[in-house]
Amino acid sequence: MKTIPGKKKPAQKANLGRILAAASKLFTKQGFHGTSTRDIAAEAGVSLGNIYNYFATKEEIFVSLLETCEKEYFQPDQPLIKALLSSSFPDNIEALGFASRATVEKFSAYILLIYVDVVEFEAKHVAKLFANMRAGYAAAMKTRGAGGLEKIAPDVDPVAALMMVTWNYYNYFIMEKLFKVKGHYGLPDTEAVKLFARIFKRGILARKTGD
Amino acid sequence: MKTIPGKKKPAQKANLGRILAAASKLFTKQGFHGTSTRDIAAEAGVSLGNIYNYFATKEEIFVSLLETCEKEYFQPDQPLIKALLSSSFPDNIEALGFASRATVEKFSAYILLIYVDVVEFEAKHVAKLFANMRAGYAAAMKTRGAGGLEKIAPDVDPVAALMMVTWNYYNYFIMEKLFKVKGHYGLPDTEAVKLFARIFKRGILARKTGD
DNA sequence: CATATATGAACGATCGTTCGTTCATATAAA
DNA sequence: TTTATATGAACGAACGATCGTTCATATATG
Repeated sequence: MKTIPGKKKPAQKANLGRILAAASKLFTKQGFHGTSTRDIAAEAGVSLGNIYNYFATKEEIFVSLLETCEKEYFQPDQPLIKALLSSSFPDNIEALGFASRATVEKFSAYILLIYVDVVEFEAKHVAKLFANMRAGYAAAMKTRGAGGLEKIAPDVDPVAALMMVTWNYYNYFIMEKLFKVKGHYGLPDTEAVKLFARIFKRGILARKTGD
Repeated sequence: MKTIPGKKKPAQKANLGRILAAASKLFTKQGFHGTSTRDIAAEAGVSLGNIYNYFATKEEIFVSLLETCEKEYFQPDQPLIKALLSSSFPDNIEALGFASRATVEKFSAYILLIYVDVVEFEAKHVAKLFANMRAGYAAAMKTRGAGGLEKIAPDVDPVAALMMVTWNYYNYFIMEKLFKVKGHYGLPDTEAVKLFARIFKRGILARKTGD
């Protein structure tokens, strides 16, 4: 049979999509080893054997999910990437907060799969993701629109500050949305974003006393 | 035969300790469903059947580990609790950083078990832990030595600020020690603690420009 | 026809748990 | 003390269920 390499058969990957969606739903709910191939087949509405027409092993399904998510996650039109690249730090601190919220909501499955990998595979599939984290933020800061650096206090490392802000928001919304600890600061999301931005910009201390 | 109910046979719980230690080591490495009771028995140097003289089910071992850790975690002599209760915010920001590091290192198994619960049990065993988080920090702030509140800017919620600082350090060291992303800010621990404290105290913005 | 795609029974391995048994020790009876 | 009885820790074979994976076969597509 001839298959033009770039061309895909149009209508015959419906089951592949169903299998991936089912695996994502189950892996993020009960983990990898807690999910059986029969669970996946039943959830996908597909026969058990048919899964192995698309994937050689159960782990291959998991890896495929991670790769698909990672690829989409770093697309320049995704909220956090867009916020990092389009606006300039530190003017965009609140924007980073809302972009973090949007990212955690949109990529909740991805983030949970990363946790699954950390817990059940000693992070072996995602280790490379974390390896050069600072370099990634530094690159984003180089690429961004100019005009923020002079607003940053001279004794503050701008890249580290950007990471601190981003991860603070990120972890807050992971706790809110993925660990389902709703309102754990006793504030609505919007107020929390504002509070964090307020503290990041001018600090916790009152102004009259030098620290 | 008569057995006095309150009386216990004296010294025979060495194997119980071995079983718990083995289960902790394996659960934190490969997750709950990825660890078999035979794995635990082998690691503990104990027979398979003997495990069931101490625990009715595998899940009961897991729950027992969580409960033991939780109890110890909240003892007033543990580093983070001690820092929260003995010194006053915001003077103790750096101390909170180092206490967070000590806590993550000392309770690494506990934290990993919490992640296991989130990933494999939908957080059903630890959900109550997170439920009243703000109330716990508010109580700690009430109990602490007095004398810090007037140093906090009037538009900053002190309890939320305390939570923000603590969780920032906490998540930093979880990434460092448990996810094994060493030096992900490109700084040694001590410098990272100082940098975060600097930003938390006086903010990212340079002083001359109002925000 | 030839070729993907789909099915579910079947395989061997491993799972959590149970079972019958052994054995060292503790107490009761002698 | 010696003997009898009771206890429960410890063992590992065994059980039924379920696991990931394979395979023979069927159907649909071209």
